[in-house]
Amino acid sequence: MKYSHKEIEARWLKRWDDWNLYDTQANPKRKFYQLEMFLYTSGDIHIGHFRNYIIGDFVWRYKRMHGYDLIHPFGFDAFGLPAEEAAIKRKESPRKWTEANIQKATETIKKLGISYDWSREVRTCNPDYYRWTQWLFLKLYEKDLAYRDTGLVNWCPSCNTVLANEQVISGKCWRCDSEVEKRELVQWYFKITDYAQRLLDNLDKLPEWPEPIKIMQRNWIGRSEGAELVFELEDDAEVKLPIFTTRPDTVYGVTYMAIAPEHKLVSKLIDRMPNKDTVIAYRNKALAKSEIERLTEDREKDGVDTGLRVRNPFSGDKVALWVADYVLASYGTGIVMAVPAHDQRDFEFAQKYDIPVKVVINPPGAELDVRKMDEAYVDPGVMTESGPFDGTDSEVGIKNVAEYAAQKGFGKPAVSFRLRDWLISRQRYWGAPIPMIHCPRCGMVPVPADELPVLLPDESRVDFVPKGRSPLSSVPEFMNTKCPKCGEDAQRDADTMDTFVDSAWYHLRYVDNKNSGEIFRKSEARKWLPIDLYIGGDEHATGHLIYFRFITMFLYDIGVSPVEEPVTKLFNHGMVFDEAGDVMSKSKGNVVSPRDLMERIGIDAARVAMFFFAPPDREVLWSEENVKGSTRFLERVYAEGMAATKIEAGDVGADLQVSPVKGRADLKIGPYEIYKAIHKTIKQVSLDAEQMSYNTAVARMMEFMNLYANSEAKNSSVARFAMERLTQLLAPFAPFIAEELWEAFGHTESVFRSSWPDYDADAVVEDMVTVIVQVNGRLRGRLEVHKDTPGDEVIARAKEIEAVKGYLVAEPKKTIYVPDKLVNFVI
RNA sequence: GCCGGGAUGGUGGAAUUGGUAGACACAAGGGACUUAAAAUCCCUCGGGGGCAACCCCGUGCCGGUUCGAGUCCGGCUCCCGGUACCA
Repeated sequence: MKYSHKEIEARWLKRWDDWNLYDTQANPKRKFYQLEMFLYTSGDIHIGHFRNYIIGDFVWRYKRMHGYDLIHPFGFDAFGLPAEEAAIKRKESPRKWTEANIQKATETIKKLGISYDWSREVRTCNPDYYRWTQWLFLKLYEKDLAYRDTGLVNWCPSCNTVLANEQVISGKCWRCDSEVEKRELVQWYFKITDYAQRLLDNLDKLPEWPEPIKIMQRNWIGRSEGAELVFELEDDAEVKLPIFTTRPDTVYGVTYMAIAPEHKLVSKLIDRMPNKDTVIAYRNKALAKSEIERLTEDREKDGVDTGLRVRNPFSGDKVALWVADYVLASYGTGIVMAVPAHDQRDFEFAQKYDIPVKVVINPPGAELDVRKMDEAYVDPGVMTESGPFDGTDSEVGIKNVAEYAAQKGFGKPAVSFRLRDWLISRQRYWGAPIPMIHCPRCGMVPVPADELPVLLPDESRVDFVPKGRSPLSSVPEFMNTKCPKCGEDAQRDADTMDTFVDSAWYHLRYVDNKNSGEIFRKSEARKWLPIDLYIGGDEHATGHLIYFRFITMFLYDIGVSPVEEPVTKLFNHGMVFDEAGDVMSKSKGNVVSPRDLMERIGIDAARVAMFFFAPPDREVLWSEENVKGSTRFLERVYAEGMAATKIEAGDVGADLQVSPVKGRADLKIGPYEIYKAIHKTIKQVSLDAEQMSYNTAVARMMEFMNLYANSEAKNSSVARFAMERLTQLLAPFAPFIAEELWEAFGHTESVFRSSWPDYDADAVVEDMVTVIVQVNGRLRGRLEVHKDTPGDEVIARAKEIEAVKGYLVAEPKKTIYVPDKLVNFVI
């Protein structure tokens, strides 16, 4: 019998709404915070979102049937470039465009019947939300964790705008493909590096996060241990050149120093450089160099000698100071001590410019000959030519040299991180304005908290076409204000914040989303945090998921958040591809929209198919052909289920009495077999659901239906019992059909208010087991025996198997026996 | 380069702690029903040999450990993702 999915869907959407099924309990007894990453508003949802949301929806329904009180909110990451793109290209209003998209997406998600409590919704572009994003900024500023600095930013000369790092794709602009340049601009940063150590250490306290994500975060944070050593200018000991190195043991091998072209010290010392002109020329060239050139794989390193000389505080050696663009200004101190003998990059550089190479580490039991080296020796060894450290093991030397430097006052052990401070300024309109005021007299003054939000000016006043500065700067009524300190004329900050700031705290706003007096009540947050399960794609491993941990940690430190870490368990779903394994994209025309699916095959079938196709953490190839299997299965469940509802509920036990309990003689599937099968199915589906192994859970239910369809006991009380239980097992997978059946079974409340079924432990025990019989590990036969048959008896019977006999010419050397599983004769 | 993840029939994928490889499903082939088609139902379905009972080979490649390896260990190949001079 076919069911009309449209009819059923409409009925239950309404019913759930009437029943307020997805409302959040005010005072949870057993709380569960289920969260999927919210939607970055750029259009309607696609099939990838569908997959994400139904996994979360499954968990909600499954946990609900286990008696949990859940919070399951949804919202929109609604600021950002797409809205502004639409404004530029099609002259649309960013706000109206965004709202139209939100409306469309909301409609789709609601039609899908995902278990969201919509009363908790947040939209990051609304003033009642971004007011608190601005408040967060002020708090960070107050704690010296927000600062303004000059920095080199990505600049697209064709679009005339600043680009975020993720908008630079291998050195080119993501939209127009022109080569991105670096420009020096004053920008706002969040000092996430202050939290680097904690962000790293806490990863060990997150056992339920996927290991690959933790590894990615560890690499991203990139902690290195070593030393900071201070070199000095030869003719002016007042000029210090601090360097960071992980190999202080090689300090006696320094034969030159190198500094990043954009380093401040280069400008400072420029007039004292004997080779001033070449340095200026080199620096200009380096700065103009596009990202793409700098990224080129085997680009030969280059640089110029400044003519200045630097004194090595350890050896007293005087070495040249070079400017070289292989030195990064943003890592360590922006200056390196170069040890060509023991660092490959320095080695290559030294070869090119005929700089001496000095060996200070010898391999154990050998001696390096500089003339014969064709690459640096980077492994540990024995220190040599190293003054007081001669003969020291280099790995011990690392520590000793750093400590020695500390004693002498020209260095100390140090730790460096790869993680950079978070650049949050965007020269864009569609974002939360940075709540700062620039006063000619008082300098930078924060907007008083009670004057928040700093509202975006009406868009009719704004020219969105990028000119390299924020569109806000051309709106006088936004820019002109009074200084909160002195009351005189002042200017607002024209930049807006990176959208990652908006999404770094939304999970906390959900718990108290309508609060106009504070960011959220801690008492509410305490009820729900941390998030028990957070589901999203792994593309956020080193972006959102780090910012989100950082901000939660910060809010915890200032006593606002009740938790230090936002998420207990993280789950990354795989991507959705088309049948050929290609990414779905509009240009390929292979996109499958959820609306399309609900129209054509129905939500339940689409869900079951998605769950069935692949484990949720793996990529999935969406195939319309394969959906058939899921549709057939559901139609079968519906037909058999509806038939079973017509059976009068009776005594299941009585049914079993009359059935042939050990009736393996007649192979028909009677009430007893059905009874055992449904309990086995309950057990397996429960186990699979716990492990999020949804594909096998569906297979288990299909298996049950195959058995049931061939049963001759479809009119028994057991049949009714079994189909009723199956309805519950199916509910988190196919909620609409499950509700329809559940009601037909005579229930007046939602199936999601019923308890997940338990299984009868006795029923799932097999009384007959198959023991496999092997000779030398090769399968030679099978035995059907009663469970717990003594070993001797099984072995004796195994020896009698015809196929086995042939091999057992003599007494076996050894007999392996695994109870109820296998016998292996070793001959 | 470095760091992750993966490779199992024609296809998507199953296989507790090492213990019957290929569950479940799709496609394909055959059959039933039908005037016909769709739908549904039944059978076959890794490769090779045999009338058959059975036998041989088979989880990317090579080797090892083990009574027994898709699973563990060592060495490769290819594909996908992250990262990119991090001193």
